[in-house]
Amino acid sequence: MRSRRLDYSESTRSALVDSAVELFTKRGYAGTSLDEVAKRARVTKGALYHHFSGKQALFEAAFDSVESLVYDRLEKIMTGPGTPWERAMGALNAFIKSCLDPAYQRIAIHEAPVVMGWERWREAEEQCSFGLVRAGLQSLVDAGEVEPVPVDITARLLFGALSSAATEIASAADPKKVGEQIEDVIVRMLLRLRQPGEAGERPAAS
Amino acid sequence: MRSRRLDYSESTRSALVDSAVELFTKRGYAGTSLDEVAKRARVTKGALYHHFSGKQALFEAAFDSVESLVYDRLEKIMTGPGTPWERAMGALNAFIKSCLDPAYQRIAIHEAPVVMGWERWREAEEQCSFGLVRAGLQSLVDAGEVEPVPVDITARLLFGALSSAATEIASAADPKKVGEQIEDVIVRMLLRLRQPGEAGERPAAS
DNA sequence: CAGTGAACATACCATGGGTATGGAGATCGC
DNA sequence: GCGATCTCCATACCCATGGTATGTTCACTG
Repeated sequence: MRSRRLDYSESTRSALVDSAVELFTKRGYAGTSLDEVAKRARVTKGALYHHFSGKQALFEAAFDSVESLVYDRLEKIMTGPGTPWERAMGALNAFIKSCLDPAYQRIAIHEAPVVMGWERWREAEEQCSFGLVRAGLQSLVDAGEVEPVPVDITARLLFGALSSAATEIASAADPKKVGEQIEDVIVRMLLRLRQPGEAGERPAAS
Repeated sequence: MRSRRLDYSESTRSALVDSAVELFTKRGYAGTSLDEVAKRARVTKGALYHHFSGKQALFEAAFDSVESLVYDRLEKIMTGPGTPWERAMGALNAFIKSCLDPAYQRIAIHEAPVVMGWERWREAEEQCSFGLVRAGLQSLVDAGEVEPVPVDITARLLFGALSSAATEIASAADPKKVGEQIEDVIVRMLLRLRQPGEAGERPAAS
């Protein structure tokens, strides 16, 4: 029998996380005070420090919260029906859509590397959305859908491009349209990789 | 006749900026105290607040400082000799090398969007390194070197990819090698754009 | 039903960004 | 050349905020 007290505790914690997500999204990490987070969750700082070791830990909880939403969505598509190519395109589309969420954008993409430190952010991302981008690309290579590019590097470039594009989309006058344009450019890039066409020897570049 | 006093003032200011660049690079924006910046420049906070309106303004000065270094380097290459393609490749190479500078990376790429706000950062970048990336791509399109891609979008994606790659490079065990790999992938991407090959109709992607 | 510990609240401290004021010395008008 | 003025900077202080230390309530246990 689950204790009633535990329910309350859990509820308080999630209220704090929700409050944190909201405020971090609106005012950023530095611009958000813990008193404010607690107040919005209708508790005091004491409760906050009971559940989290500090502001950083609270931020990481908020990070996990928004990241898991995106992850679940992408993971469902990536393990769903269809060819690797279809799944990859579906996931790409879903990811771009996810980037329209201000919370994901500000917390997971922009502030997380600064607040959590790049090293830690990278670790976390490795098992989240970046991990899926990487896995998707890998599966395309494995299936022979695209050229055998160096997956690690290309995935990093792709993720960086998408992350950057995310903000572009969200701050555009017509997010939907820009989102489609970006998706289009990415797809065309991938399509080129898909059709080798024997590009020949590349000249020395440096 | 330039006043001696002005010389001193200018010197103090640049000492503060240098100190700020150093500390922001090492400990980040939030982890750097103004007293420390002032101390390292052998003045007090009073001097700092005389030259800058606040911590943000100091950061922007530091941003300008590191950004202008990269800009000058790239600008020289972009307006130098060679074909558009050669210039673009040279600039690409130089940009990746610039990204190895920890100061440029942490201040201009990572923290600036958070500290200055994305909107302002974008504005500043428009006239700095991003502007050059964009111009370079534009010139390639104009010269018919690459396919007529939507320059705005593609430049944004490219810049995002490069920025992201920057950190990857700098934190790699062998930065030089990873840098070359990244450059290679990018060049191959561009080369594909260079050789149209009539990719045919793309299937519906969404 | 006393005792224990989780789940908070309250009061307090310390750091650091920002401000108000003061002063020294260069520069300018006369 | 001399007081007035202004730039340039130092000192002292304010206060918001992250963090801590302690108190208090209350559900659960033996």
